[in-house]
Amino acid sequence: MNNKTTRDHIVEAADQLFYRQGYEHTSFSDIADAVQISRGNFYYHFKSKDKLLDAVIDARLANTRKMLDQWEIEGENPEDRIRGFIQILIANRTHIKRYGCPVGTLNTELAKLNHAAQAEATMLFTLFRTWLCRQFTLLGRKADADALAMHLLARSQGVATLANAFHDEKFIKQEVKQMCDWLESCTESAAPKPHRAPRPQVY
Amino acid sequence: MNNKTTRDHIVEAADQLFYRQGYEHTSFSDIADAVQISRGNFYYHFKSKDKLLDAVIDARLANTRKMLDQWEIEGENPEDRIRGFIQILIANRTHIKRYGCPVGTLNTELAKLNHAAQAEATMLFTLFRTWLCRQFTLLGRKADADALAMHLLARSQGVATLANAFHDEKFIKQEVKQMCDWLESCTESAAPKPHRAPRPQVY
DNA sequence: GTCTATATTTGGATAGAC
DNA sequence: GTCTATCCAAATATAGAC
Repeated sequence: MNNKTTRDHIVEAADQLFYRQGYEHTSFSDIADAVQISRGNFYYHFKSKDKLLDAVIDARLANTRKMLDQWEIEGENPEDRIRGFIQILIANRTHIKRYGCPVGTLNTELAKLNHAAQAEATMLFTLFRTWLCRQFTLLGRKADADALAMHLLARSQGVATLANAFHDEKFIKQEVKQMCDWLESCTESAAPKPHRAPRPQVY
Repeated sequence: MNNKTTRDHIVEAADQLFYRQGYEHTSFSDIADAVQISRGNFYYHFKSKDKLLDAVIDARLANTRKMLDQWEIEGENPEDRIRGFIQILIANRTHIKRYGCPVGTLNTELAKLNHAAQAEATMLFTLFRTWLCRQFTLLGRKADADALAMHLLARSQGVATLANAFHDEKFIKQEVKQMCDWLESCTESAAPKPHRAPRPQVY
């Protein structure tokens, strides 16, 4: 089960490097060094750098789907699940501070390159969008579920961008707190939860 | 007054191209073509591509300072001024949809490149941050003015990133509306304005 | 499947004529 | 100040041996 092929290793290394250095800034040499293979061997597995990018995005899509499915199982209720989504900003704060959000930064870069894989990369966002949309629907916000999903996605992206620019982890925690408060207010307006003491709103 | 030097033209063209294509993806040939000069001439004005980037960032800083100073004069009160800031998302929506936010995307790219000009680029954010901070202070939110400024910056960045990824202008308008509502709620908690009818909160 | 060349292109940068 | 010509390094990609 753990016998990864060379191809898998290449995709894994490329995934990491594309995240940390950006797609264009990462050369085959960089990847070859990381995987400990020769540059030449490379082309046996991938016809071009573009094809490698496709493979990396496909891998990310698969991993994301798996993760969201898992969250669906683990989360007690939609509110907990959405809170789990918000919390990844905390869990990944060190990486986010240094490299930003892997989804957002890839999309941003591919947009500038006007790259053919743009649509595929946007699918990464779409996975989160539809997943969040479903959670908000379950929360009783069927009418504006997609708008709420996009709103939350945008907040997360903004936090990642600024945390990265200012190299500020504390800002992440600050905003995550507010996003959780916001989430509660979403729930309350749809279905009041008298058992939970109301928190003071900062804003 | 309108006799721009070749150097000015280079900086201007580079500014545009760096925004639309990204810094690394823009070659001297691209810029030379845009300005209609030879690649060789280039080096009379700038020793290296890095120096050119410095010049572009300096120009952006100067333009931003000028713009913020102007907003300070034109805006009737701090709330109007902040609203003006929010509205640039609308005014620039077409460009944002296609290329994202010029400040955010530059910072994101330079972080990946681990480029020496990172700090300079972050200053672009800092200009907005301190300006917004001052406005919120004037609004009577001295204690959390900086947090409010960062919050608003983050929201703007998130909107730009998603509008770019999904090529969606409508989302910008949607979120701008909410940010304006949020701004009102900031004001009201500090100094109630009975003359303004309270709007229904979407969330 | 993996390696060692090597071809080809591009892009940043320099030299020197005008 | 601007040009042409050229150098050099890096990066994608190929060919062919093992």
